[in-house]
Amino acid sequence: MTWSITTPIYYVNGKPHIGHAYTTIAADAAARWMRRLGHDTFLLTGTDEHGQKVAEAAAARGMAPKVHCDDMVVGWRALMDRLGITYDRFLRTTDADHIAVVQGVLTWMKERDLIYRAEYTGWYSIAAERFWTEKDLVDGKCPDTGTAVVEITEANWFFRMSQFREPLLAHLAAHPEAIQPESRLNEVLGFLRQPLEDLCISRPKARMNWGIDLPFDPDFVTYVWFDALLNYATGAGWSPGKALSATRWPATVHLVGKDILTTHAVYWNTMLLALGLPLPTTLFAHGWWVSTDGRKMSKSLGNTIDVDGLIEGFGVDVLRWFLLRDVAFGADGAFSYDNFLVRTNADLANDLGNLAHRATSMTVSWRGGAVPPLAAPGPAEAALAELAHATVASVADAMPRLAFHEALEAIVGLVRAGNKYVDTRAPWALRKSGDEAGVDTVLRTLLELCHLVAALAAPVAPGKMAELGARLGRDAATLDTFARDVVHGQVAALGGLTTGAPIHHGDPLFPRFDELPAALAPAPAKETPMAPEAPPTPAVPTITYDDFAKIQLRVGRIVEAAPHPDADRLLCLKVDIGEAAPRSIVAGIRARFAPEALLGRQIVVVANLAPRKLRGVESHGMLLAASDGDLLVDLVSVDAPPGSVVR
RNA sequence: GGCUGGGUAGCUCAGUUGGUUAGAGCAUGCGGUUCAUACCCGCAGUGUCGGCGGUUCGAGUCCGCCCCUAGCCA
Repeated sequence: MTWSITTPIYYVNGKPHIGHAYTTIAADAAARWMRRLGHDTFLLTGTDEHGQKVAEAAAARGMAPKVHCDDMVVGWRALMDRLGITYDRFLRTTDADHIAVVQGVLTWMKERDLIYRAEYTGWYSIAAERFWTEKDLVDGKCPDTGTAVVEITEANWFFRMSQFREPLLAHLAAHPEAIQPESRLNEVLGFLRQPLEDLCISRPKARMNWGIDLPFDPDFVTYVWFDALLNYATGAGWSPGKALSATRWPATVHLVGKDILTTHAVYWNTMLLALGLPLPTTLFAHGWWVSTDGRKMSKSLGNTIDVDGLIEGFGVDVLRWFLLRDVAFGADGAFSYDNFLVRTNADLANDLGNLAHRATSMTVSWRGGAVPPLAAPGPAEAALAELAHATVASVADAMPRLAFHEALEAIVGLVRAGNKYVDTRAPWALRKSGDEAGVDTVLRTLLELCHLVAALAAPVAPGKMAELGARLGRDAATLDTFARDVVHGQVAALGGLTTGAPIHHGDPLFPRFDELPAALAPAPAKETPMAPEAPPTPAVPTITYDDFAKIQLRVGRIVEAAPHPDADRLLCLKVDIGEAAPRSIVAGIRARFAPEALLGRQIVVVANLAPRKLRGVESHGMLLAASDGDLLVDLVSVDAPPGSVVR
């Protein structure tokens, strides 16, 4: 039976970021672990290539969509290579076999009345090229563009998703492990408390034609989600009518980010129920990396994580280790470069790397680089062997559950015990006292410990652990074999090496970083020392009275305040500044003020600021506010009638 | 607004079915050691366990209310 794990297919138009790297690295580490234990393992990843945005991007470059995708996919494959991903298939939704599966499924479903054609009426924004519901509209206009919408009636094809709500609930009740972590299962169950609607699975070609044709209606292409989700079936080698035993379906683990939980847990699972296919064993939704200040990462804040910079500066193994070690897999993690530095220095340079270094160093200088015999094991060796055995069990338990942090913590615990063991046994003292058998015993035990660590940690840090194995005279394949045997209890945890085999000493496996590599140092920090004589605060150019007079400031009273529908940081205000109707002003002050706290406040408004749209809502002016650095302290308040001019 | 999960040491977090002096790693201070990457090992701490109230012989743990926070839904 196949143990298979999937990542989402990545939107080919997008730019790879830490989230993609995280999901894929996790899937790869799990796959490497299962593969070396001898399971028939399958790791599936790929790219999602249909849809409007791709068509637009291609058009903007004057390319056919497929040509554009062929170009974009190169970057995705390159990322997988940089991250050391051992995927078994990289699937593109433009692959011929996938298109055949999607069309086969559509035909199969249509023949069984699982999909049907229907007309519906909605508000269509020509500018935004999409439908809105009545509720979405702002003042009867498109919330994205502010342009007029037209009520049109359109036909589309629908999947009878609604009738699979009960079967899905029944399945989840019987298999609560089907969605993990448990909190995500609760979310899905909450979602399913409400009635489930049918799912629109087509787009009229008149609006959007870059997609898979509906085989029975030439006017439509397949909706991208319906297309994309079926990649898991294609990747498993399934197609309508094919015997399951001839495929790799069902998937053992679908690994996804928490943002696409519902799509998978509800859309995809009901699609599978409709197809009469078994559901994946586990849908695992992991968390995000957020910046330590709690803000979401975004390019505009400049607090994104530079994946390539981390690889260049620290090496991919260190990146993989950190991502899987620092937070419980499933939870969100707070990312900072400083924490990255501290954590990897502690685990890898100080503890693991140093242990290996001192072990090989002593072996080379005192024993001519040959593995010494376990001459006279005593209680200290027995205790360490016992801990090593327990560590194997912990790692073997954690890895298939994707509890990477547990596995790595157990490994670090073993490494620490190894460092403590060296100090306790003090082989340099044994050597001085002439206890050569004691020295042999300590060195052999240490080398065995390093060997075991290399075997256990290789799925997470494959490059570095292979190198460690090589220094201990074991190639990657031998290390894999040892890992399998030790997990299956066929060899002692500290019994993997051969007496007399050659040991190599080299540069520290994980160099210690006292500061961030140049590739990652924040740009401003590099500039500052270059200009020591510059004034401490940047000079603010002076302006003339005429410059100031261009700005019209007026007193306003806030008469309405509500959260922006599409932005967490914005409030939508109506401000009376003495005009016929209150001004609509959007302000980024939600973090500091609750809407109700603002009602009635008398503030100062820049009245002649050019109107601008903020996240879809037009703003006619701005408020004056006092801030300390990034922190908004208060709004400028004035006790004067609305409309009064401030100067 | 509804639902769910969090709020424990300076930081990141663990704390089983309520049971002695609440733990780990990192950071800090002191000591030891020299095989080793200024590394490792040992010792030392510090906590109104978000707040208030309740159940109990006993509450970080159970119950109620409230505050803060993250997420899902509307």
